[in-house]
Formats: sequence, structure tokens, C-alpha cells
Amino acid sequence: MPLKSKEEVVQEFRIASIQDATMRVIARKGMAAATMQEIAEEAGVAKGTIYLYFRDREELVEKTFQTAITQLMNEIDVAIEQDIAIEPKIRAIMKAHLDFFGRNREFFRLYLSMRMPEGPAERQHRQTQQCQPQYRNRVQRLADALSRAMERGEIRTVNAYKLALFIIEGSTAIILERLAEDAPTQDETDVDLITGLILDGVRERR
Amino acid sequence: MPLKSKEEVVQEFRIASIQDATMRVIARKGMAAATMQEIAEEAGVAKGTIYLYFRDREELVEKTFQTAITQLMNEIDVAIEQDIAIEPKIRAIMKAHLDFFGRNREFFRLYLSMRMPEGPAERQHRQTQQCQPQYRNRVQRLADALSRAMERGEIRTVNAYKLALFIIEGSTAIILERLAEDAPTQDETDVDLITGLILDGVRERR
DNA sequence: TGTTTGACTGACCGCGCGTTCAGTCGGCTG
DNA sequence: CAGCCGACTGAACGCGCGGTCAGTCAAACA
Repeated sequence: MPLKSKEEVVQEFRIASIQDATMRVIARKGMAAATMQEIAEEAGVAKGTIYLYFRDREELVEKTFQTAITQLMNEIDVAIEQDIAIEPKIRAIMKAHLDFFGRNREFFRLYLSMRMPEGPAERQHRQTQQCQPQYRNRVQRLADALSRAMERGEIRTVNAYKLALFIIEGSTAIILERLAEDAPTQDETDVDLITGLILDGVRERR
Repeated sequence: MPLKSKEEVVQEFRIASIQDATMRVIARKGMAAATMQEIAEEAGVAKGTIYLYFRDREELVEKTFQTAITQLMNEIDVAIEQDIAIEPKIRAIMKAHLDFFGRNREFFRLYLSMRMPEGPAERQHRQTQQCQPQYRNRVQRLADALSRAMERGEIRTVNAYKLALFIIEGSTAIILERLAEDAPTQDETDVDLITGLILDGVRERR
């Protein structure tokens, strides 16, 4: 039965609004300072209601993170799977990142928090187990695409994983800067800058 | 009177060991999860003792951050002020970063935490006021060096600030990766990789 | 219409934090 | 050597958190 019952629709709506609220509050206060009380108020429900849909705070944050990152991964996949030259591919990947984080400013901070887990060693470990694969996956996919370009002789041979790290974090910094700007730069300008840097560097050639 | 009295020496030693302990605990548990109790135990003093040297937790963390970042800035200044071509300059700056974070692994996490402040808006603002200048300063100095190289025609003209951001965050990612490795890569390898990327990109030229 | 149900609420609990301060004690002073 | 000083301690406090659950009430049911 593919049709959703009224109850299912209501449930999904609740879950989505609580997750949205979670993102906004974490974006505002930071991971550790985001309280269940404030998330509940933001979502327009009572604190207890959240516990009807999520076992505890940890599960709420994990599920919220998963929902959002899955969406990002899907968008990047589209860009990465296209069988095109490395230059338009890098452009497409950078554009996907800029678009996504532009549309989901709130998510960005949750994303950074998850990459730098807190608390007792055991919890850090669990959070890393859950988040690191998503991140490494993203880096690894780019690294694979770069490796293939190296084999094809499009780009010179270097450590593909470190190159991917460099590209992703470098552009993350530019995204961060862009998000802080009042009048964000045009997408294309930053995409051009990043792509140009990666491919040709900055040395003047005479 | 340049000579330090016995009391001053003891005081400075206490302050230094408490700050060292603070760095280690934050490195282990993260900014928000680092408790005064654990910092005190790590430093081998009672919790109350910390309050003889620091007004509150906030001041402790701020002062600890300042002490460490000042040292980093000094080491980078040496590299940046040298009047040499842009290539050896970038090499020297990258090397200074790698050296510093290699010697002060603990500091790295405190550094990242300070860049992404938590809590109520007002506290975030204060932390940003206190930390952002240090960071922007570092980026700006690199941007200035790059601007000068652009004027001299050594490198092509792009947005110097964004280029500096890209370089610093990209290499930060590589440092992070290196710190996680069991057998860290040789310094020179990463410095070569980063410098090569920035100057010449990765496109194969035939 | 009287009854049942269960989604939702929010006062409450226990815990662990940052912070305080009365008390301790080794060493200096007169 | 008695008396004092002040660096140091750690039990105790208040607060605010995550999590609980007895109570509420609108909608579904009979």
C-alpha cells in the first residue's frame, strides 16, 4: 500500500519540523549549547513531544544529521558520476557544494560539529563512526574521480586523497566566508576561482 | 628590576601548568565537555586553586588560547617577513604551520573550537571578537604577502583574501589528517604537495 | 451522547556542572 | 618558638540540563 495514512503524514510532518528546528537551534547556539527546551520551542511543541519521536537527544541529532547529509551526498553524486572531463566535473562538484550550503545554511554548523565530536572518549568514538564515514566517503569519491583523471593523464599524479582533502576544505573555507557576507558573491565567481586554482595554480607564466 | 622573585617564578609555573592541562583536556574531550574538575586533576591541583589564577572558566580558556596563538603568530611572522620570492615564502609559512601543530597537537582542537563559538549570542560575539581578529590577522598577513607577489607579477591576480583562506584551510585539513596518522608523513612531502598545488595546480601540461 | 483512546503537555526529578569559601598547614617573621 | 600569613584544598551550593510521567482533552467510537 503506497498511500500514506493520515497518521503517517502527520508523523512525518512532526519529525520533519522537529529536525528543522534542531538544525536552526544548533546553527544559532552551537552543538553543545542547543537545549531540548529551545528546540521544542523552535518547533512549537512541548519538550516531551520530542521524546515521542526520538529516543533521546543523541538520536535526534544523529537522525537530523543523517537526513541532511544524505541529501547533500545525492546532489554531489549527480555531479561526480557524470562521465565528463575533470574540469567541468570539479566545477559541477564545487557548484553542488555552494548551492547546497547556500540553501541549507543551518546545516553547515551541525556538519562542522559532527566532524569534531565532544564528550567522553566512547561517545566521541560513536559519533566519529557515524559521521566520519559520510565525510571520508565524500572525500574518497572526489579522490577516486581525481585518480581516474590522473590515469587518463588529465592531471599530474599526486596523492589523490590529500588533494581531495585540500580541495574540499579549501572550498569549505570559502563557503564559510560567503555565508558570513551580507551580499554573497555570485556563485560563478567562487566556482571559477576554486577551479582555476586547483587546475592551474597561481604562478604567472610568461 | 628584571630579576624574577621566587614568588613570581612559582606563580608563572602554576599558570603555565594549568594552561597546559587545559589544552590537553580540551584536546581530549572537546571545548564544551572539558570540566574544571578534570582540568584541575590533569594539572595536579585542586579545583579551587585554578580560581586563584583565573577569574572563571571563560578567562582560563581565553588566556590559554591567547598564550598559544601568540606563539604561533610569532613563528609565522618570521616566515612571512622575510623578503624573498613567493615560492620559498609559501614553503616557509606551510612549514611553520606544520611544525607548530606537530609540536602542539593539543592546541589544534582548542584552536578549532575557538573559531566556532558556542552558547548564547552574546558570548559567541565576545569569543568571536577575541578569536576572529587573530585568525583574520593570520589570513590577512598571508593575503598581503600574496598581494605583493601579484603586484610584482610573480603570480596572477585573483582575490587575495579568498586565496589566502583557501591555502590556510586546505593545509589545515592536511595537518588534521597528518595528526590522525600513526606514522606521520615527512614534513617536506606535505609542504611540497601544498606549495606545488598553489603555484602550479594539477593540470597536466604537454 | 457517554466512553475510550492516545497524542500531547509541562511540572518535576536527579545529576553534574561552575563557582564559592571556611578550613588547613607549611614556612616565614619578629 | 609562638604567631601569623596566604597558598591551597575540597565539601557544599545553586543552577540548568536531559529525561520522565501523571494528567489533559479533542477526536474517534459505540
